[in-house]
Amino acid sequence: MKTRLEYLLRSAVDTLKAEGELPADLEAAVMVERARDTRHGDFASNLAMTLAKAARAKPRQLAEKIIAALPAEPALVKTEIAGPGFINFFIDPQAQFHIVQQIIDEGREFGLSEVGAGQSVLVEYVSANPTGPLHVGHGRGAAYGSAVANLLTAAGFKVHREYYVNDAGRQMDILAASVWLRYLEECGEVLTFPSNGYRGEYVRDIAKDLLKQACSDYLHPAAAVVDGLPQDEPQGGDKESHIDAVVARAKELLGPEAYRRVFDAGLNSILDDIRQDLGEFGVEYEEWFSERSLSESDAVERALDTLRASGHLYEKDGAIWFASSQLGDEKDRVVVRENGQMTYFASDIAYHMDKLERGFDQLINIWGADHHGYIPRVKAAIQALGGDPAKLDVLLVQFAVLYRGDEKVQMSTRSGEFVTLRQLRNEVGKDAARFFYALRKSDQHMDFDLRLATSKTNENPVYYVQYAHARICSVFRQLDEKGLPRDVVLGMNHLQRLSEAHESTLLTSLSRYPEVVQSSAMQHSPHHLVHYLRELAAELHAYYNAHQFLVENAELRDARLNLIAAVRQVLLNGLRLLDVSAPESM
RNA sequence: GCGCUUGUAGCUCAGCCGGAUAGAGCAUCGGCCUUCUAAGCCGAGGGUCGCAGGUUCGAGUCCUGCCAAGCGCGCCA
Repeated sequence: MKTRLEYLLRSAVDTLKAEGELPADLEAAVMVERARDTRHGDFASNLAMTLAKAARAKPRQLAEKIIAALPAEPALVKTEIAGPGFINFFIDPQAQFHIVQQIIDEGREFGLSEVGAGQSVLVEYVSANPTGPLHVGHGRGAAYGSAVANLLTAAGFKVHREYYVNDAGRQMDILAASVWLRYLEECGEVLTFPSNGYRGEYVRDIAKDLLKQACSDYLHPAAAVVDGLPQDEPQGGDKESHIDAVVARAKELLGPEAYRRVFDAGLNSILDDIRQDLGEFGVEYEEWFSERSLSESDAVERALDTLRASGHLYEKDGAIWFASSQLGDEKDRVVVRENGQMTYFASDIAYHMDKLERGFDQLINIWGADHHGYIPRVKAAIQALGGDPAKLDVLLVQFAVLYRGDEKVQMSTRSGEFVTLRQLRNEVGKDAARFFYALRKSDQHMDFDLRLATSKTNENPVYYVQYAHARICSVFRQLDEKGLPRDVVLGMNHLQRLSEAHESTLLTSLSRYPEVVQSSAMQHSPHHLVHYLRELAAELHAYYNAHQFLVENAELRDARLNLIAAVRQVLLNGLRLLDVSAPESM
């Protein structure tokens, strides 16, 4: 109906242009929105006000002309000019009953649309370093990215979900060294664990597995390991140079092949864990893209060659720089260090070149908000590679600040003391966790009170929506238990009996659902869908309390059952987009 | 210091491309179970939309300045 009205208004504008009432070159942005107040009808447009200046007419007079020029539309029973020049539209109540039949007919398809027009979108999300289990911060990115991908799919985009695996680089070397040191400890060697190493218990578990597989292949005496290393921080040294020296020593003593096996043992174990964790959270990917595959192929060199060829690279102080400041970045960035090593950014340039080469219409990266300073240099890289930086949309996710009651919970991957996504799922369940994450706008700070989220009571908003679904299911069970018949067609033929205020409110909300899915998708805002579902659930609960569904009169009963069946369908469809279950009983 | 983001009810947060009387949940107070699940409903109180200007028919929304908070400013990833 909304798009129908927009069409009618555009026709009216065209007619007025043809009649010379409006300048022919006028560009009219036609906007129709839902009226907030029922006294303002069902829909409203501010068209007359926005055109008033260009048309050199008073808004209210222009509104009259627009209305006069509107094509005939049977469902439109009344138009009104209100306030400074709003055009209010009143829709025939009979027209809104149609939505019930449509929802029942379309079932799980209801709400899908083609606004994406088959455009291909790459959604890259989570992409946490495989140096430890996912924590609750990653959980938010996972829930958000997954919901955005689902919404885009529902809106007719072709979505490719991808996880960029940072399986190369210094942090992974530190993990490998950490695993090796724990392995040595398991073999009885006594050494001081580096303060900057990965101290989590999972590192010890990986070491134990390694021990089981290949007894003492990697054993070296502790004295040889620590001999001549620079002091660690607690001993008055620098923790960074200490850990780098430990890594170098590991590579030296183990040799490339054994080192690679230790490295891969850590990588694979953690990656498997992440895969399983995300899978249980309802998060799937089409592709796990390996950073190492970029550096092991010639992709990074190729990317740098491309930049060099277009004159975006230069040498200074022994390093190679990307002149990103010419393309909107604050300063130039190093891509090859003085010591000859590629920076992480060099890999990222190659990664984005790869994305561009794969031909996506749109690239979406979901990042932690602490990486926002990184956006200009990546956009600069895309531009320098000959791509269109506007194709890249970086969506930021603020880390949730964890509380346990009043106490702030500190998080650090290194310390080993943090709340993992798995712990959260075990405590609150997948549904509550996903719903809770989706509840808030993603780029906003979020206080995540574990005590609140772990409560199994009505404090969890997810139960409210799920309960509405379960309640409807329960009504149908009662129908069977009471031995009452149900005639869907009879109900459809008497939908006009749904004349209660609660019923027309529900009908309006049901008809809004496709708009909500579309705008949530286009704005990458799952929280709009969440708020809609809470509203719909609230209206259902109010209806439930105000009216009996299983009434004597079969026409009214079947009409009401059709209505709540439609509500149930929309709740189910909406929850599915969030990957939250819709239980039949609670 | 510079850049990005944020500031809305006691708390946590919505507020779509600038629209009509700024909303929800929690908390507080008062009601509703003999009837389809009370994980629910009905009602009440609660606001200088950080502050000050500006843009215009109209500003919580856009612009400028100030105040406050978070994050970012590596040849780390």
